[in-house]
Amino acid sequence: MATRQKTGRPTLTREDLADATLRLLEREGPGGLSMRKVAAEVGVQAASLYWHVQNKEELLDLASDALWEGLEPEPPGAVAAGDDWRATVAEASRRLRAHLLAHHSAVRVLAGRFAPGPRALAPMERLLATLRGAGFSGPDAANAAYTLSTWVQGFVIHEAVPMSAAEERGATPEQASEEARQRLAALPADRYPHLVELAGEISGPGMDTRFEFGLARLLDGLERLRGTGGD
Amino acid sequence: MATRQKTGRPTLTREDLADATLRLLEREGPGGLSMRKVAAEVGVQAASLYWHVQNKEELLDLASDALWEGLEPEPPGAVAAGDDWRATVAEASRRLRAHLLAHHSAVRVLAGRFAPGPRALAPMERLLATLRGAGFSGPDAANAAYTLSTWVQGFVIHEAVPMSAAEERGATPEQASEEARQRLAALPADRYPHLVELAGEISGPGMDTRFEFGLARLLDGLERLRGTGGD
DNA sequence: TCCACTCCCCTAACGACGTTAGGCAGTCCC
DNA sequence: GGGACTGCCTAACGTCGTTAGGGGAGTGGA
Repeated sequence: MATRQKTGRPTLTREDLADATLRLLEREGPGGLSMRKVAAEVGVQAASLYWHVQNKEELLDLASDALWEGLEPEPPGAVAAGDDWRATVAEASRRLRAHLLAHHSAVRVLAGRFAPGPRALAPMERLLATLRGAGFSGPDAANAAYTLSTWVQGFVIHEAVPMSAAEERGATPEQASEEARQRLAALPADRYPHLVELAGEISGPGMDTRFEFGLARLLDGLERLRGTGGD
Repeated sequence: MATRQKTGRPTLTREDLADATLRLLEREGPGGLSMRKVAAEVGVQAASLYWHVQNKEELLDLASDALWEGLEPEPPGAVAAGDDWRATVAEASRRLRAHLLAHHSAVRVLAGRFAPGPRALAPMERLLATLRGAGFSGPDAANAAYTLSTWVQGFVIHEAVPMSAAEERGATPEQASEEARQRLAALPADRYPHLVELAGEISGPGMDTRFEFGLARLLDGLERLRGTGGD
C-alpha cells in the first residue's frame, strides 16, 4: 500500500476527495460543485475520481461525513457528575453550531444527507458519555442525544439558508434579516396578526439569543426527566 | 389575464410547476429531477419553463414552499388556555412530522432551502396564536415556535435520509434500521463503549417513541418557563 | 375588420455536466 | 525479467441547464 512517491505526488485518498469537495463548496458556494472541479482541486482529471469513488452521490456522502472533522471536543471536565452536565452539554451544542455554521454553504448542500457516518460517531459517543455520567438511563441518554443533535442541525440549517443566500448577493446578514423583518411586517395584519406583531422577534438578527433559548428549554426538559428518575 | 381556454389547456402557473416538481421528486426520488422532466410533467417543453421561472434554483425554492401545502391545521379547540396548549402544540408537531415524512424524498432535496416562504406562514401563525394564548410573552412565543419547528424539521431530515435510501435499494425500513444497528454494534467497544452498548436504542425502529421523547422534553422546558413567568 | 401588441409556447443550439470505455505508464511480487 | 495491479490518462456518450429567436393565438384600439 505504498504511495507512489516517484511521481512527486502521493496517491489520492477518499478523504482527500471529501476534503476537496468541502473546500470547493465553501469557496464557490452551493451549485459551484462538479466532478470536474473537484478533480481539478486535487490536480487530476474528472474520470480519475471514479477510481476512488463510485459516483457523485458517494462523493457527497463522503463530504457529508467529513463535515464532522475538526469539531473540537469540549474541554475536559466532561463526563461531569452533578449539575455540570448541563454546562458540558450546552458547550458541546454551541461548538457544534459554530462548527456547522463555519461550513454553512456545505451544510445547505449536504443537509439532505445528514447521517451518522464514521466521523460523526466520536462527538456522539462523547455526548452519550456525558449524559450517562449525569445519571440518565441508557434509553434516555440515547433519546436525549438524538433530540439535541437533530435540533442543533435543524437550527443551523435554518440559519444557513439566508446566510449563504445573502452572501451570494453580497449583502450583510443584517441587511438580510432586516429585509425578512420587513416582509413579515408587510403581511396582512388581519390574517397574520401574530406574525406581524412579532416580526422583529422572528426575523431579528438575534440568532445567538434564540439558540440559547432553545438550548435552555431542552436542558430544562431533560433535567426534569432526570429529577423524576426517568425510566 | 384571461386563460387561454380555446387551446384546451389553461395556461400554467408557478404553483403548477411547484406541484409538478414535488410530484416528480416523490415519484422518481431525489436525483430524478430535471427541467426537462418537470416540463414533460406539465405537458410542455423545457425552455417554456423559463417564461414562468428564472432558473432551476427558483423552481426548487417554489417547490420548497409548496411542501407546506396540505398541512392540515390541528382540530379546533386550539388557542386553548390553561394546560391544553400542550396537547395543541404536541398535535401540531405530530402533524408537521407526518406531513413532511409523507414527502421524505422531497425533504431530502429541499432541506437546504427550508425558509419561511408564504405557505409556511399559516402554520407558524397558528402556532404563535396557541403559544400566546397559553400566556407566553411575545418574544418567548417567537423563540418557542422557532425552536419547535426547527427541531421537528431536523428530526424529519434525519428520518428521511435512511428512509429514502432504503426505498431506493428496495429494502424495508426495518431492514435498514437493523443494518444500522449492526454497524453500531460492530464498532470497537473500547473506543465507542456507549454507542456499542446503546446500538439498539440509537438505531432502533422506534422513531415514534423518540419523537415523543423529544417533544415531551421540549414541552416540559417550555412549561417551566411559563410557570416562572417567563420573559 | 384589420393591425399592433402581449402572452405563452415552440425549435434549435451551446457549453458544461456525470459517467463509461479503453489505454498506458509506473510499481510490486515472483 | 515478466506478469499483475494500481492509479491515472484521453476520448466520447447522452443528458443537463439555459439562451436566442420565432410563431401562433388571444386582446384592445382604430
